[in-house]
Parts: sequence; structure tokens; C-alpha cells
Amino acid sequence: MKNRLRVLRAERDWSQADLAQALGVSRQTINALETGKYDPSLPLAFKIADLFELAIEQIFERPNADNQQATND
Amino acid sequence: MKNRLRVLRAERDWSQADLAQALGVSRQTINALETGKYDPSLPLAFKIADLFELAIEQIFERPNADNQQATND
DNA sequence: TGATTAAGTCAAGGATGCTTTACAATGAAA
DNA sequence: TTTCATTGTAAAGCATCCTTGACTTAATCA
Repeated sequence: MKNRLRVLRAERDWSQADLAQALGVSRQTINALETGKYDPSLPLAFKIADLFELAIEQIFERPNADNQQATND
Repeated sequence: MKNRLRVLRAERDWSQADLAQALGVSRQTINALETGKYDPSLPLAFKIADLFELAIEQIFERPNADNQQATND
């Protein structure tokens, strides 16, 4: 799942550490998000959207709709 | 973090199992989301938004902006 | 009454998100 | 050249998300 974090951060001339502090997470978390190591939790996604004053959909790209099976009950 | 899952599901007369199957997750996951046990991952939130043809922000309520500390570096 | 469906819950385990500490590589600037 | 800021990465650990399997309760209905 891609995101526009690095661009949004560059537009504001913020370091990863700056953004991390503004969001209340560690710098490594920002780095992991930007380098695609993993996706943020939904609460963190909301924080990011609020900080940049954008909708979550404007920052994070829809995933490829992995077709999984949950054969239960 | 509250959500409108139960209402959206009721509007369509779907069971939790129906919704789970449509999303490719287990029924217990839907139940947990509706009963506030935890929040969905961002990818699952996107799937839910796509299914109901709504923005994530229209389904999930912003959290209370817990002020946490990340004293790192 | 007995069968079925829907919803709620629990336990155990695997997968993912996030932390701290630490170190390496790069580029800019003195 | 040395220093400094920034970025990338790794390991270990804890928290959260999601799974399967199983059980309970309530409502509906033949």
C-alpha cells in the first residue's frame, strides 16, 4: 500500500524526525511507512490525515484487493 | 474509535457472517469491530469503505487524539 | 419440542504495527 | 578533514489485529 508521506513531508521541509514528533510516533515508524515496510494503524492514519489536513484517501493508495479466504462457521 | 458498521450492515440486512464473507475476514473480526474490541487495519478499513462506497472518514470516527510521547533520538 | 440462525464471547496462536537502542551511509557545511 | 543532520536498517520485545475452533444465549419457526 503506497502513500504520499515523503512528498507531503518534503513540501513542508520536515525531517522524518520532525514528522514523527508531530505525530507522536518514533522516527523509525515514519521511515518504515515511507519505505513501505508496513501500513499504519487506522488511528495513526487519522492522525496523519489530520496533520496534513487531507482525507486518508488522499494520502494512502488503495491496496490491490488481495482475495483472501476466511472459511469459517 | 467508534464506527457505523452495525448501522450500515443493518441498512442492507446483512448478517455479520455476510459482511465478513464480503470482506474476506472472519465473522469474529466483524463482531469485534462492531463491539469496539479493536480497530481495523488500514487495508481492511479501505475494503470496508469500498464495499459501502463511502469514505473511511464517513464510517470511522476520529479517535480522541491520545497524546503520547515518543522520546527517541 | 427441537432445529436453525444470528450474535456474543473466549482461548490460543500467527501476523502486523510500533517501540527502544544501536549502528552505518550519505551529503552539506565549517 | 571533521562535524553534523538526515536517512536507512537491524534486532528484540510488546501491543494490536486477525485467525480457527468452540461454546453460549436469544429469537424464530416447523
